[in-house]
Amino acid sequence: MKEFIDYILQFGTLNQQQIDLILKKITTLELQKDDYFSEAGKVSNQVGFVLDGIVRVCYYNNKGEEITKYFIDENNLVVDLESFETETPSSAYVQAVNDCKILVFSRKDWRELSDTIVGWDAIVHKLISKALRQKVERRSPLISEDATTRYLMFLEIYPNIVNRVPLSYVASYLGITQSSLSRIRKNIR
Amino acid sequence: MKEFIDYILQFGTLNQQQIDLILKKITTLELQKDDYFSEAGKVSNQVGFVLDGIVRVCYYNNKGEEITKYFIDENNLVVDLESFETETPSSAYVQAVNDCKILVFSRKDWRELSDTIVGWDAIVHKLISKALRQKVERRSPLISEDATTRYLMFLEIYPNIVNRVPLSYVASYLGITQSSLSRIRKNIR
DNA sequence: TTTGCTTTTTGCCATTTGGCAAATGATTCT
DNA sequence: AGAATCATTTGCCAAATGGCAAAAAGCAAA
Repeated sequence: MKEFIDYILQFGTLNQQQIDLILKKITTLELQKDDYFSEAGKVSNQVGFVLDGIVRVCYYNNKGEEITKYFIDENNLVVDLESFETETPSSAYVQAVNDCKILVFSRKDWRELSDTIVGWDAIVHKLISKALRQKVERRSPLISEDATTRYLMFLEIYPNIVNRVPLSYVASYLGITQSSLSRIRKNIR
Repeated sequence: MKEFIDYILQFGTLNQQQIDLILKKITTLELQKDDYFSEAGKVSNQVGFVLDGIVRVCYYNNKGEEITKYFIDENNLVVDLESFETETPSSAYVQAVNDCKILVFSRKDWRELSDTIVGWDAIVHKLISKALRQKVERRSPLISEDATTRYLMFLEIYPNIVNRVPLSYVASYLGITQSSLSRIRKNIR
């Protein structure tokens, strides 16, 4: 649990009593490879924090192709924000890429923290804002580059992921075919 | 100014006294075509709201190509969020695409609203969170599509923009060359 | 080790997109 | 109107990427 507290404390200060309040709310969730953390069509009712493993967010486009929107690895928040905040059904799947251990807060507990910890909302705002900005910053630059550059950028952005996820997921993240990615990797060495 | 108040009220409730407090802080900024609202290398100290005109956020990649990250048209917030929140120099230019009229809050005034209006922070959180999610949702799907589809998606996302901005800006937004975009447009009709 | 299953690589060719330069069109200024 | 400037379109060819299917490699269970 320490990882999560360290993570939170990056964004603000909490005393021990407040930390204990948070720890009391935490439950642990173990997902097997390919299990879903949340699913398209369902309202996402949890905020998670990846302790171990890699999760991806993906969806299907109108040609039925599966697209990976992004990856989330250890010590990062996993939450389908729009669905969680607006309590509307999501359009994406959040899926364990390998076996995962995830800390979880229910919506009820998350709200109670907001009501009981002064400054919690401010921390959450910073944390959410940063996470969302990061998504934009990671995704946007890809579009103006060719496939090889995109792959190299991916390696920089997610240095610990490439060897732990199937090639096809990376390809769909980069918007290229699996075959093209395979050829690109051959040419890089 | 009504536009801005309406915009804010989508995200929470305010009484007349609070609204007056906000209105008192507003100043108006007129930008000529091509003027910058904020610049790379400088700390962004303003939150804006576009009353009239179109603004774009752009940057230069390592090949010196100018890339349009996104467009902002009427009745939307314009803020270089990371720079504004963390008071660090920005890496992007925010530029008027045509003559613009923009409502502006200084950082100081923005903070004072946070200190004086109960619930202001909650409203701002919702508003920022939605704006950021929108950026992700608009950008991400483009990457897995071919250029023609990207252009069609652009038309849906920004229906009021295509005829008001140079072709080259749209092309750089879509990650294709101006010539390709020109050919694509020819083929669509 | 063998078998079966999944993932990755490769070959072949079609399609898409880029690069460059010239032509055309539009706009502004004089 | 004419000139200058800027934006857009087009032609030509090269390079990048996709589609499809088969081969190869990796992996796990028997």
